[in-house]
Amino acid sequence: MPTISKENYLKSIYSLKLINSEGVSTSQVAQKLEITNAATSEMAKKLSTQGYLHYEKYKGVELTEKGNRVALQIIRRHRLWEVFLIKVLGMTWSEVHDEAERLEHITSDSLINKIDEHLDFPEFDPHGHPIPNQFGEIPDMPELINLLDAEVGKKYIIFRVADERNELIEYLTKINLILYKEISIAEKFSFDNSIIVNVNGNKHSLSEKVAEKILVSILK
Amino acid sequence: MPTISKENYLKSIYSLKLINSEGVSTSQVAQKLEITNAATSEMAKKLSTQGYLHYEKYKGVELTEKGNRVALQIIRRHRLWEVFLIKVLGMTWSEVHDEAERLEHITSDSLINKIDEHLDFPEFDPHGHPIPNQFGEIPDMPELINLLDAEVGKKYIIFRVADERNELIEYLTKINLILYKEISIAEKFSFDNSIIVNVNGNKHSLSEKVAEKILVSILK
DNA sequence: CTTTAATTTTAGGCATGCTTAACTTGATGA
DNA sequence: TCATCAAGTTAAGCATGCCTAAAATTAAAG
Repeated sequence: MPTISKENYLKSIYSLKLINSEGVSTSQVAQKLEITNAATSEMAKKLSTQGYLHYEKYKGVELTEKGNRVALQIIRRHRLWEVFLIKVLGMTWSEVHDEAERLEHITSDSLINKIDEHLDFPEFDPHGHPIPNQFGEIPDMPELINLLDAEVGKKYIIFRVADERNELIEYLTKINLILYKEISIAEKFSFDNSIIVNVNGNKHSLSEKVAEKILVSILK
Repeated sequence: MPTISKENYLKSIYSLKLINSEGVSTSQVAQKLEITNAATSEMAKKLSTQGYLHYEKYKGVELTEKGNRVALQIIRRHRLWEVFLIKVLGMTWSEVHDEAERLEHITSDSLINKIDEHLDFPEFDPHGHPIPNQFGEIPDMPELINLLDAEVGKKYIIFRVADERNELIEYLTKINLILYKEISIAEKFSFDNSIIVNVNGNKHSLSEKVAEKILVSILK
């Protein structure tokens, strides 16, 4: 079992890899974890010895199959806790991230599987990120389009709000623009690229800045 | 904020004090935490400096008001998590203790209060131990008697099973002898001190050994 | 009282995971 | 090609929290 610290390294490397697609440097990891490069180099050595990483001096790091498995497990726990805290305990968007960040490291398989079951095995977290199942398999993402590119009259499902700030998310929640919600486009205005959406029969205007953060899947 | 390790010291001292009623020695703490006396002496010094304990060399430790507050907070978190894991997530008696032991140290006030609310502010945990409220106030324990001393014909409520082993608790759960359950005594046999209890209209025989572990409050 | 036994504390070490400061490597452009 | 500079690594040090072994203190028994 890796320590909490090690789990955080593996998780960071995993998510940096997704963005970079090429290799991940030790300094990127350091920046993400807000620690020094020195600490990261040292840890890279240890994690490599323990079989979690491929690491060559000055060449960056890459997760091994074993490291990848651990990273996915942590991500699974994090995302399930987020869903749980929001849906079951009614916590707010602003509270859950930090809480999940701690819970993810001390949650047994048994507990996380109970939570998974209690939530009826959700495939995506409140941010729209996929939740690995207990075998580390990641569900397919549906094809997403930006709400700005949605067409008038068609129906969509809100899948992701690409914004970490809570103010926006909480506003959207208030007007019922929540995850998995079915919506349709009532009008689009070319003068400012704002749009009017139908939610539960109510109409809401969204500015270009807001609309571009909302990703939706097409409802077939 | 004390570290996890420090929280465990404070919690141990608190519970040892309840049993001992006199002072708590460093070696008792060491035994409880399964560490050496040396480590405990060292930590006693630190906790004393930080205002959590009164500590004089060779004279044992005692919680200050500040230390007491922290201990009660940890105990609150532990017990609420236990109730939650059992009632909401359907975990078994054997699983929850260790899980709660870890969760208690990383749970924010905000989260634990949500859990408290979700459970409708329970006063006692599944073992029948009182749960401090968010101000550290401990609910009054009802007057408890041993099931062996219960009288035929009267009604009682199961309040506590004074046994940490899970086998017994799980057996009792199976025959519906669970916490807060109303029961009555149908018969008592003097030849082996076994008793027959009524639970939901069903009768169950309990040996002396089992009955003496069950504490009940008198139903008025 | 005083010697012995048990308890408790101190001293010195070690692993983890971080820091700062100094050094090494490799990529860049003149 | 090579000087330069940023990126990355090593070295030394520190806090936490544990350990073992030795020393100090208290308690118990003769």
